[in-house]
Amino acid sequence: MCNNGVVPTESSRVRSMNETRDRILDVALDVLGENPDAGMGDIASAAGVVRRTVYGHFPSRLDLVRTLTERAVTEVTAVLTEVNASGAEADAAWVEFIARVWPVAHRYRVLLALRRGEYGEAIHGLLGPVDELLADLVKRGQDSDVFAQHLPAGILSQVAYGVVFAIADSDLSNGTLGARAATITSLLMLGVPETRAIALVGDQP
Amino acid sequence: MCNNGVVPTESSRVRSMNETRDRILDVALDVLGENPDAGMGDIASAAGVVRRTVYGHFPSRLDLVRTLTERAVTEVTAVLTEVNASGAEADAAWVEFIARVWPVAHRYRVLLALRRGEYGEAIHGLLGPVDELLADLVKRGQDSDVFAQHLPAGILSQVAYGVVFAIADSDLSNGTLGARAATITSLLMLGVPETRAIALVGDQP
DNA sequence: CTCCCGTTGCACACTGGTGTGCAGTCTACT
DNA sequence: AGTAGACTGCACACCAGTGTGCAACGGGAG
Repeated sequence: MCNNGVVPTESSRVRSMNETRDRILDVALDVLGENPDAGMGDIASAAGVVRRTVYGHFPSRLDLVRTLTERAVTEVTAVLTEVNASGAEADAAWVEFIARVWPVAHRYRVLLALRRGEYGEAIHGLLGPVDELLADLVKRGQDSDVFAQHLPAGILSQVAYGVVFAIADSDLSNGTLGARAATITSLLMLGVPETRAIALVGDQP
Repeated sequence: MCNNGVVPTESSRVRSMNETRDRILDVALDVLGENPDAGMGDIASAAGVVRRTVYGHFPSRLDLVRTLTERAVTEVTAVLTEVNASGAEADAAWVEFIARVWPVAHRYRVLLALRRGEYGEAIHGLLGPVDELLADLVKRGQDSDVFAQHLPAGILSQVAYGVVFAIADSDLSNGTLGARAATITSLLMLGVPETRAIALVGDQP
């Protein structure tokens, strides 16, 4: 055998299949991002494929959404653990986290809308680990007195990341303005003084 | 004639009709608040009435939502103009605004979810006046240097009131905790220092 | 060349919500 | 007593989306 662990056989076959599968997922993010109520037909058309084919890859609409959510969780978790382990001060870590998670949040902003109504429970369940890591970071900031303690870490982290998603979902999500706005705003609401907040984002524009 | 300007005739008739109409509207807020995708049937049942009757008062689902939105706009505008005219400092005015608008925001939180998808345009149109008044208040605060200027007033006001609605929509919307959280958080993100913010909400708990 | 298999295009049944029509009932006003 | 009108209960047509079945087609793998 000429392979080294991964399946090389059917190379072109399964590769083109995975291509369409990935294309469906990618385009589903765009389409659902514009209209969370878009149907499988809309997604299929946008992916240059027939509705029947989409059902070939994802037996039901829920499967598609679930896969999308799992993707998002994976990406966000990767960034979050890395930032959490960097040993930087909590506020600086937060700035880096937002900067790196911003494109991801923008791409997956649709999950915010999908979070209520029909798929809410499924998405909420998948998002558990992310919530924990987020709360850890905020807790660390509160313990070292760089974040305010007017709210418990669990809630404060939820509100803060809610704001980031809200801005990512709003009109100003394009360009760097959105990222700056989200970073400064979330820092302020975490209790970081304005001067310090602006200094921090100045470092990473 | 025995009336003084308003129609007294058909008193009991139209009154009981308005009662059911108002009851439908009230219960629609509750039902849609729990599930924005609830159908006319669900609303009708919850209102103790038949689906056909709802269509008697509101020819289409859009009419119902529009009426709900108009109600919300009226109530919020009333509070906002009153607070805006009180002549208080902008941050204090903001605190009073949130305190008084909180029950309203909580009741009408469903409009946040309904704002996208199908009715988004209609709702957005109705909300125009509110946005302006809100921006005025924030602008006043920025001009008198009690609010931060890291974002233009139009955007900052949108983000701030978005956060208030987000908290009103979240799990901690019940009790006074939600109101406190929303007030402090929005003050912080408006650039009010933490000590000042806590002092302000201490005045009006 | 032949087979496999992803894809296509069409078919269908099913669900759930919307909006309408109409005859009937009950009740407050005349 | 009679009537207007709000409400009911049932009917219907309509639409949009979901999920499935199946006979082709077409290109890469054996």
